[in-house]
Amino acid sequence: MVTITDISKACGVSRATVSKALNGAPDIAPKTAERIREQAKALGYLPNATARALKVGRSYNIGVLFSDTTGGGITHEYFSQILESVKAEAERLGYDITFISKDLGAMSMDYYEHAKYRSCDGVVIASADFQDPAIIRLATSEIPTVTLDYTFDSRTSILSDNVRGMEALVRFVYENGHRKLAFIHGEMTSVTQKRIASFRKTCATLGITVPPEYIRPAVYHDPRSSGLATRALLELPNRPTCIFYPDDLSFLGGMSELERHGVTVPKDMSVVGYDGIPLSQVLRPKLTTYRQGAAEMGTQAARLLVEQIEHPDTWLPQNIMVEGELLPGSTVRNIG
Amino acid sequence: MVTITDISKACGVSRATVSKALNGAPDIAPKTAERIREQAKALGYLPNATARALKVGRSYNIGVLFSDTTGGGITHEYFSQILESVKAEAERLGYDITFISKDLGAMSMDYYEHAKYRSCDGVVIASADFQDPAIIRLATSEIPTVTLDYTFDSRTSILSDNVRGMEALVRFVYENGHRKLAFIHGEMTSVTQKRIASFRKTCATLGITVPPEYIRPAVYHDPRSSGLATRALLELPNRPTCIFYPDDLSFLGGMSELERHGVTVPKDMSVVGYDGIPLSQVLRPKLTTYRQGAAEMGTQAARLLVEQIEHPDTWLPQNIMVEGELLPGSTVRNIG
DNA sequence: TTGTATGCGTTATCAT
DNA sequence: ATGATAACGCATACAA
Repeated sequence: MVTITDISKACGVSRATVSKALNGAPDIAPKTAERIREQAKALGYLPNATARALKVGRSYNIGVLFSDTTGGGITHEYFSQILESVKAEAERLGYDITFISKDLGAMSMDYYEHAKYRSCDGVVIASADFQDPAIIRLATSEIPTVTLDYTFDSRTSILSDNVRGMEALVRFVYENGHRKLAFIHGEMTSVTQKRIASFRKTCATLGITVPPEYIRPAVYHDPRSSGLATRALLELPNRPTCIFYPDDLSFLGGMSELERHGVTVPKDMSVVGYDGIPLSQVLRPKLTTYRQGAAEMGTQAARLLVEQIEHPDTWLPQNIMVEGELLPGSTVRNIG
Repeated sequence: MVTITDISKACGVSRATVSKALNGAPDIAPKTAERIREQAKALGYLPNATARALKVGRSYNIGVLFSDTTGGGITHEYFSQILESVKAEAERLGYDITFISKDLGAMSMDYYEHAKYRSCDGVVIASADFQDPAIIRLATSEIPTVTLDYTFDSRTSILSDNVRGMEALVRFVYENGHRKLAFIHGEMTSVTQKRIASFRKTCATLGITVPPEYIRPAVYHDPRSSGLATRALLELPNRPTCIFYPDDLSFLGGMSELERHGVTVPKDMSVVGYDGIPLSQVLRPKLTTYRQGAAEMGTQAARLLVEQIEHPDTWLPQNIMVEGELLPGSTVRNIG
């Protein structure tokens, strides 16, 4: 490994001079700086991020937290889109990304400890159980954080507009003549609560009554559980005309169940998903759904986190709402 | 931040003693060690991975490389499964994961330089263009690496069994009476070459003639291009009875095109995919495909990399083949 | 404009 | 069994 010491020897200057020259300090003679840079390149010098981090107290490394307890693992396309955009933006800004987890090898650490252990300058909490004390500890610590789809008090967050997303879907379905709307929802997270509330409120506004048996629990990203919920809905004496699924993938579970009962989409039953992942638009029939701006959420999360890291003194927590868009698809039949 | 110095003061011992006690050195009095550990916990001490790395020359950090040029990005479910299992196994073994990329912020680094810059103990090259000089530089450097689905000379690799996978699919289709098999393949990577060769060879073995126009190029993970290829096949005077798609997702593009032509799967046309991602099994009709052992591949990659890192002297490069399994699905009709 | 000295937190060597 | 000291590679305050 070639270090600044090697360069200093090769150039006949001190290590301090080399360090300054390489970092573009203003008090180095241009000729000297040039000579040093040339030597550095010639010798194949690479800065050592570890040593630098130890010295300056900044690692230029940000943690990303995906606890896959609630179907929020990396394999969920919504989250992998977020991960990809967080990564891209962080790298653009000169930061690397490290996963934060519990229990690294033999040591038992919680998330906060892991982030400290790796000297992360900040952490993006992308998917987590926000009731978990370990998450709360991290999110309320002195480490800069940005949470996605959840806001801790006086903390920065990036929020998908679940309320408007659900409202847009309900209105779209309503405009297509539907009055009997059923909603299969995921686990009871705050996101789920917002969606249910918005579903209920929009229905009420539009004068639609939602019988309790039209609201059914399932599990995000789990086609099987949505299939079961679908079956329950089909067995109702008074069937809905449209089913809302927790997410795009779960819709596939419902689809199978509908087929099994001889129910065709959208002829006999209309359906909508949620997320608007690319998959939803290559399915046939093309799914009616609401696209969450996953890529933009990731980009913003990285951007705001870095801003917070680099300007901690003037930082004001922000809660940014990222809008999505309705993807009309063709799984909602006009029964007006 | 509480350091070993703080502990040493609190305990009235030297920093060296604290370090030894915390690392379970044998030459510390049990009572002293106990006292030190208690103080460490009481003070909320956390080891500093950065300082440790600088001192011992090991970062306990491994790089993961996904260059998404060939549709191998993280959002591809096959790769996200690999990423997830690499991550899980690495963490189990006490290693963190950092993404390796080109061009971090203002600095322009290639992959090798990035890995050195972060002092990665090793790198898993999960998805890349293996002709890229930057990839070759990394993979042939002194840094321990494990590549997936490609073998560099005298290097460790984890390989999905593309030859047998393709053979299994062809035989399955053959046994269902098909003799006119078309193959839409992805970009010309070494994986693709293996699949094409195996497709051709198995067909030859079975006495099937494959006209040149039955082999069509497309792009991995891109339903649109597979749709176009499908259309070309449908316009042939002598249509195939079964179409092989580059991957499971691409099949969806073909499906749309088939529908548009009034061709029903599997009644009028049989199809098979490749990958066997979870999605393929929740689609209706359930896709006939070959499941690559993505999770096992990731686990093995992490395991072998760590072994190589920790026992560099006794290390022998290995090329491990991970078997998959045929998922029969229901998109191949028996026309025997 | 350049160099000297110091320390970031840790571990390893060698005394004691 | 414990401690003093040096070193990992780098950046910075301050001296020259």
